[in-house]
Amino acid sequence: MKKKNDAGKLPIGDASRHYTFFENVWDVVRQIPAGRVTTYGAIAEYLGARSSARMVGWAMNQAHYVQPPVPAQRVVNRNGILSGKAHFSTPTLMQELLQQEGLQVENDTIVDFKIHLWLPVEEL
DNA sequence: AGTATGACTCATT
DNA sequence: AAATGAGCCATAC
Repeated sequence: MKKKNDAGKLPIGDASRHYTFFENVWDVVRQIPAGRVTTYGAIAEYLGARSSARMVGWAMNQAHYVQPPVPAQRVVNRNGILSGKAHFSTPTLMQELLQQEGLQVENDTIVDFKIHLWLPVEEL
């Protein structure tokens, strides 16, 4: 009974239906250690499609609705910029979360980003 | 059902 | 070095 189009605006609370790709993304993100960060491209690459970085972004968009929670603040773009901060409840939340984990953030960019970079393709 | 868009990235200009 | 085009593919309208 999952009509393909039911839900219309399905609050994704039901996300557990068959979002294989998305679930893989969330699974990887949840394994990022606190105080470390990774990129959309790195996740996409680990999942076998580097060029699908945009899909990782979409997955993160839905990450707010899934369980267990996904530490979305640990995913930034390849420059270490907090490109997704606008999607948090407040414009500064993403930065604050990262700072709580011991990272330095200046001008929406992670300081020494490369040093804290965590690559699933290498670590996982 | 077709078009537009996006929390991206890379190559080319 | 900055701007542009292209690939990617699921959602939204």
